[in-house]
Order: sequence, then structure tokens, then C-alpha cells
Amino acid sequence: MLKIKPTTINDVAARAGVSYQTVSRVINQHPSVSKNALERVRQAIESLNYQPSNAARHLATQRSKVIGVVSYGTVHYGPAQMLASLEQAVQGSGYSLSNVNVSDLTLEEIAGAIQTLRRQRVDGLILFAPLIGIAHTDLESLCADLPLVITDAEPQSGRAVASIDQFTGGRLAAQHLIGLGHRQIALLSGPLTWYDALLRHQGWLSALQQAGLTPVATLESDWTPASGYRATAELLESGTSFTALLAANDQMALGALRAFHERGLELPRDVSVVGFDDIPEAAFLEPPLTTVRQDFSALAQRSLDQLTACIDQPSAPRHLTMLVPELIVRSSTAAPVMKLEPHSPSLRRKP
Amino acid sequence: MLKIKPTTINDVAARAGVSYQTVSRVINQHPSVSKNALERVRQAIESLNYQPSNAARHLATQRSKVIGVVSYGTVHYGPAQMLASLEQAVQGSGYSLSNVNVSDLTLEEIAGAIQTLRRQRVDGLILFAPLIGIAHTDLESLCADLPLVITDAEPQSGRAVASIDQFTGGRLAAQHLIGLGHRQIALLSGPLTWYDALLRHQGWLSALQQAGLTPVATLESDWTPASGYRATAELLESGTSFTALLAANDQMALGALRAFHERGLELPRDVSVVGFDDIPEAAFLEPPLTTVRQDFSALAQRSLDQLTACIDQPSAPRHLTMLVPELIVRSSTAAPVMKLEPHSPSLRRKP
DNA sequence: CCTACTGGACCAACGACAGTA
DNA sequence: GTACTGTCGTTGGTCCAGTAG
Repeated sequence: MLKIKPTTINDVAARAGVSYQTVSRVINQHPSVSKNALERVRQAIESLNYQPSNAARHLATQRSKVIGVVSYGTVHYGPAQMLASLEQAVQGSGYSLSNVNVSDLTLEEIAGAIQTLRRQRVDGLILFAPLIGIAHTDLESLCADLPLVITDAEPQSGRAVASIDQFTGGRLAAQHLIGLGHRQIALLSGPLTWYDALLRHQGWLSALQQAGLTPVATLESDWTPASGYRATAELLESGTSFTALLAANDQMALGALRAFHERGLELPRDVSVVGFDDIPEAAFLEPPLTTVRQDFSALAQRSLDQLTACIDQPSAPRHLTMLVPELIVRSSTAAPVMKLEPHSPSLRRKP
Repeated sequence: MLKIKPTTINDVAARAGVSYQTVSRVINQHPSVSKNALERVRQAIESLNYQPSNAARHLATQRSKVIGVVSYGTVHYGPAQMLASLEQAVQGSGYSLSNVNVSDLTLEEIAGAIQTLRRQRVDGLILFAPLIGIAHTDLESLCADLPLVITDAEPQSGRAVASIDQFTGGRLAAQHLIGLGHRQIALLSGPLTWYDALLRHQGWLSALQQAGLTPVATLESDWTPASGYRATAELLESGTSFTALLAANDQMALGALRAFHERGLELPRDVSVVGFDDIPEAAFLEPPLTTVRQDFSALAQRSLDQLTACIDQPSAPRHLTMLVPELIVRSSTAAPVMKLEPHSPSLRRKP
């Protein structure tokens, strides 16, 4: 195959009648260029539609101006939003983004992704995959002296971290239900191989424990409405008695809503449900969903700020930023209705 | 700032005790390397954790092995899915992806995005932005001799196209309602500045016209549940009489569902609704949503196949691929209830 | 000693060709 | 002649002397 060669700095120089060095100066806005030469070069660039080659520039300057992202599960709402937010946040910063989406949360996959990004000589790395238990030595050998911000994986000592505090998010959701008076709470978590799913789960448990409660059921699904529906349906079939359900994301909550509705259960009268994410749909479900909102665009901005700081001052101390999610109370939660069941007399505590 | 230099081909060569050419041969799997040298080089690469520089390689070979994507609105479901699908489809092809998301559907933005990608010397371009009416000359001057596949923009003669047939998708949805006996149909379209929104709209109109109908109302929203809710609420307030609603995506349909529900209207008894996309939530709404499914992963694969064909054989003729979307019938649509009096949904209210 | 410009080395790889066994 | 291996020139830029006005 034949490839037409793009115009180079030499073509521009020839056209403008100057040396190619002068063209380079114009590109890099070096002050020592005469008005005359500047104008001639600009016109030549314009008329030839010249674009300097990033690769050549990278080679000469030793800086790629590319930030690598290792992501996971970008078909899901959260990761997709984060990626879009990163894309937006990087605009105008002089950097561009290179994303590698791993298909498994294994060390091999992560290592492969990082190697791909190292071949691109990325100036820094955002580890946006919900990894649990990466060995410190493994990360060291993979990233060595690469500026790195961890946003969704388990924090590592000595590494910069910017995250949304999923644990607190989980606690907020659970505390809300407990505050309403619920004591029989079922858990519908995401895949516990995901670090954020695990943290939400632990946050729930922490709040329950603090109130002297244990979950009446613990279910694990895969984030999808379908899985949330199935898990909830099975829970209902099992005859377990519960007054509230904590879901690890809004989509599973949505599936749960459907399961309740099919059995004639009404929300929040018969069951309360809290989701997670505050997807755009959440406010328009039946009933509007109480949930925990995460600010992905803030997270993206912070991650990028921290990473550029690491790149510019490799010796500076690493920070740990935690963004606090926000509980959004809508109509899917309310105080449980008192039931006069034979073996559970009304010992209900004050809300 | 100080940047530690990554290991180069020379470091490997020194370590293995061969010339750096031999290392290059090993990397490129050239046959003329002795078993002995091969093994030594492999070990050196391994122990130094060497990764060849894409930039240097690109410069020497004149091929970047990068495919550029110009996208728009990646916070929305469709574009985000397409991007994730492209990412998946490109795995193992030897190419990597570079995405630029434009913030406006203007020629300036598109031109800027393409220039950014040209600086990267991308081997080919996927134009995945719902552009309407790009002048042929503008595209020519921007892309000149760049292999290009148009997937979401208005087709251009002489350029490869891979798309989902939105017009037919719109027709399918409308024909479904017409077939059920609906004659008073309202339209809730996406932003008509998006090419696919426009095509779905035109598809609806085409089917209606064929049945001798005109829409009883035409609304335009911004894809979000909130906008779908507002538009539908206004439609109901206006007192317009209709038995069915065509929505340009599932999220707006979801907003519409909420508006109907708030007014005590029941689906599909009082109103039928058809969405578009078949988001994972669609099957679990109340009622499960009849919609039109698009296969993004097939689209991504086809786009990539066509692009690599263009790259490998620039002289080969351009193809035009149209993927046909599929109507998924669920419970949000049914035959309209016959009434003796003019049906005005806005007058029905919950007791 | 500035200001404007030029020549050469260099970055990390590949490809053509020449040299060795 | 065949199977390896090394030298040299090239890619598109940047950066650092050096130089003339």
C-alpha cells in the first residue's frame, strides 16, 4: 500500500523561504523571530495545512503529552461517565488521553494495559479500574517511576489517590434507612470483585453494625437491571422478611423495583429502596429513587490536577483526595409500616 | 522537572551483547536471527522490562497504527456504547484508538478535532458524530487523502459509510403503532441537529404519511429523561388528544412514562409508547418498553473492518453498509381502546 | 551584548545494503 | 550461495552551539 507523506517542517520552510529552524521557532512561539519571517511562515503553514508531527516532537522532547488511562467496564454507567468527564477535563490542558479498557481484573490484563501505555511513553497514568489487592511490588515493577494517580483501585502507600468515598456513600445510604426505622434490611451488592462494590458493601455493613443490626439477606449481582431483578425475585421467593433494600447501583435498584411491582408490592409503603449513582433516570422512576450521587466530573478534574502535579514535580508529596458523595432523598424510601406479626411484637425503636 | 529516560533498544543490545539491529529484528520477528541471539535478546528484554517506543517506530515506518475517532455527546447512551464497542473491537487488531469528543456540532470543532488527530498522524479516521450537511469541499480539505469511514454523519459520495439505518428504525416503530390501529400519534424527537435524531423523525413521518396520517404533535427534546418528562407533561397540559407516543430514545420515553403515570394514565391501555435504543433498563420499566434495538458492537466491528480495508487498499471502491435495527415488542404498546367520545387523556385523573 | 538566523547533534526506532562465516 | 549480523542513512522534529549584523 502507498501512503502519501504528510507535509513536514521542511516543506513549510521551503515555501516560506526560511530555514526549518525558524519554522520550529514559530511553532513553539520562540520570541526571536522577525515579524517578516513570522508572517511568511504562518502563511506557509496555513496554505499547506501543516500539522507538526506529535511523534517527532515526542521523540525530540522526551515528553509525549499523553496521559494513559487504564479502565474497566466502560459499558457501565459509572466508568463511562468518568471517561467522558476525563475527556472533557483534559481539553485545553495540552494533554491528550489514551484509554485502555481491560476485559478482566487480573494482574495479567492490567500489566498488558500498562505495557501498551508504556510503549506510548505516556507522561502519566490514571489507574481507573476497581482493583483489589494489587501487590505493592507488582505495581512498583509495572509503573516504576511513572507518575500515577489511583482513582478507583485500592490505594497504595506512596501513590497519589483521588477517589469518591464509596464507603461513606454506603454508610449514608444505610444510615438513611436506619434513621427511618428500618431494621430488616437486605443488601443487593455489585460484583464484590470490584473495589467500589466492596466498599459500598462494607459501608452498608458498618452502618448496620453500628445500629446493632445484621442484614437479613446478602445478594450479589452484576450491576445490570436484569441481575437486580432476578436477585430480588429470588429473595422474594425465599420468603425472607425485610422492609428495605440497599442496592449498589441504580440500575439494579430499577430491576428490583420491577420485581416488587410484579408482586403487587408498593414503594415505599411495603419496601424502601436506596440506589447508588443517581443516573439521569433515577428521578423519573416509579417511584423516584432515593440514591447516592457521585460527582464524576469533579473526580475527573481532581485526578487530572493531581496527575499533572506529579508530572511537574515528581518529588512533591502525594496527596489523597476523597470526594464525598451525596444522599439524594426521593420517594422510594419511607418509615416502615408497623406490622402486627405474631412473632415480632412491636419492639420498634424510635426512629 | 527531571524525566527518567526509559530503556531503549540500545540498552537491550548492550545487555544481550549484540548490535541494536539484532534487537530490532527480534522485535519485528525477522527470520534471520540465530537461536542463540534470539534467546539472549529475549532475556534482556524481559529483565529490563523493555517496551519499544511507538513514536520512534511510527517515525521510521511512517505508520502510527492509531485510528482516530471524532465523537460527539459521549455522555449519552448510544455514543458511549459505540465508543466502548470500538474499544473492544480494536483489541488485538494491532491498532489503538484515539478519541476526540467535540463539544459542538460546528465545522470549527470538527476541523479542530481532525487537526488534533492529524498531528498524531492517525492511519485512518472514524467520523462518529451526527453531522448534518458537511460541505463536500470542507470534508475534502480536512481529510484529503485520509482513510475515512462515516458512521453517524450524513453520508458523502466517495466515502465509506457504515451506519445503523435510523430511518428504517423510525419506520419500524411507527408502523408498529399504525398496525395496532393508532391514528393519533405524537412525536417526541431528539435534538434535530443530530443526524440520527433527524432520520428517526423522518422515518416516523414517512410511515405516518404512507398511512395517510399526520402527527398530532411534534416535540423536540434533548435525549434526557427530564426533557422527555417535561415535553410530555406540556403535551398533556395542552389537551391534545393522542393514543400513542413515539420517542426518539428510551430515556425520553422513560420520562414520558413518568408524566403519564403522574396523571393516572395507564400503559398501554390509555397510551402506547415506543422508544429507541433498547437500553438495559427498557425491559424492566413499568410497563416493559417496546423499543427499537441497535447493535452497536456490530456497527463498531463493521466500521473498523471497512476502515482497515481503506487503509490497506486505498484504491479499492468504498462500500456503504447499513445495519438494520430490530423492533422489540414489549408491553408498552397495544391497540388503542375504542371510545365513543373523543379521547382526551389529559382529562383523566387519578381519583 | 543583543537579535535573528544557521548548522549540527540527537531522539529511538526501521530499512537497505554490506560484511562475515 | 546462504545464514546471520553490523554499519549507515533516514524519519520529523527539538535543542544547543555558533555566527553575522
